Amino acid sequence: MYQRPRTKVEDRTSVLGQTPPTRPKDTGLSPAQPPVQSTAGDEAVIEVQGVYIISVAARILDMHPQTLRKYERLGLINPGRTIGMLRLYSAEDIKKVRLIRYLSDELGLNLAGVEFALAAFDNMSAIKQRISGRLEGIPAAQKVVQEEMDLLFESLNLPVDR
Amino acid sequence: MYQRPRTKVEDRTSVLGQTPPTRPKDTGLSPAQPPVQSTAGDEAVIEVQGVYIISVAARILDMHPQTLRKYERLGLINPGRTIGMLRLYSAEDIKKVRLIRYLSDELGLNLAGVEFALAAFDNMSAIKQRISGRLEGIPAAQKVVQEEMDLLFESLNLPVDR
DNA sequence: CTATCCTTGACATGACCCGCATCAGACTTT
DNA sequence: AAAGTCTGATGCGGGTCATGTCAAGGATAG
Repeated sequence: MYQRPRTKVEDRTSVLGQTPPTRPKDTGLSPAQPPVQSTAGDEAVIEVQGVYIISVAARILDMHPQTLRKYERLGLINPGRTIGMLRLYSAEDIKKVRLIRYLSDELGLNLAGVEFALAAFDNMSAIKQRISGRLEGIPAAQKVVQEEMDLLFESLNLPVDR
Repeated sequence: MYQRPRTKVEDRTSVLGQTPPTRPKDTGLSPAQPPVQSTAGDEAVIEVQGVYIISVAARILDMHPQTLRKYERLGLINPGRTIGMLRLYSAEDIKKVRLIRYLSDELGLNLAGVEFALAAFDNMSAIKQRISGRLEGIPAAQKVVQEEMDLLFESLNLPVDR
């Protein structure tokens, strides 16, 4: 419905897209386990297992490092740090960024909207947990809530996971 | 956090703000019951009871008619119509516009975000109802869900109602 | 040690978003 | 008939966002 800028699409897709198999100098701080490319594609969904420094995370996500830093500044993500304050992106972090990008690019939300949506998801997850806990003794009711809440999450048009 | 334009604040507040008690020619299609001004203030929260044509609704809300039409075009609101296709805004519609304005102005969401949030509210309300229905025979569980869902709505920082 | 990459903070740019405004011609309401 | 609304289009000002750049300093790899 709403489509955002995506300035210089050429650049963005070329960063990780067309370049030949020989990964362009992957110098910086090699991750514990290297990423494993799965199915081919534009940004080629990459199975992330390790922990990555910002430049590597940016390449995996095909996004600009500045963008990741901005997301962090706004409190949207919270990557870990080395002793030297270098950002370390886990698989969870990468997934969350993909969610953010989905909300932003596909649904057209601005970052305030993303913040709101993320908070809503968290609250919904938390409430689901709380209800489940309080319904400990009533498995039938627990099941109902489980089913309906899952339905609710689905209704929000979320991609794969969280 | 995020603050939006608010261009020409002068104009906006003056439309309904400072003008003396003598309402400036309220010509158009007087509502069944005239609105009742309650507490004074910038846009003076008005108790809306009738059904209003767009110019009156816009004055009540202190917003431009074009803005209301745009909201409708985007599917955010759905005012009724006269036989002659004139828009008719009910109290519900007015309330919904206030919600939209809150999400937009106070929380900084763009219209795509507002659309998402509104859909989320609807889905949450629906799921709450569905759960309640399926838990008909288990009042204890019903109570738990009721409480927690209400908590969820509160956690979204919504203003008064809906 | 040195080259390379990272850190923070600031500022600029291009494209888009959004509320508001305006114009036109046709229709509705009073 | 006058005033107001309808639809659709177009334009403006100021905000948003991803990106890019600069600076000075620290961390890291080889």
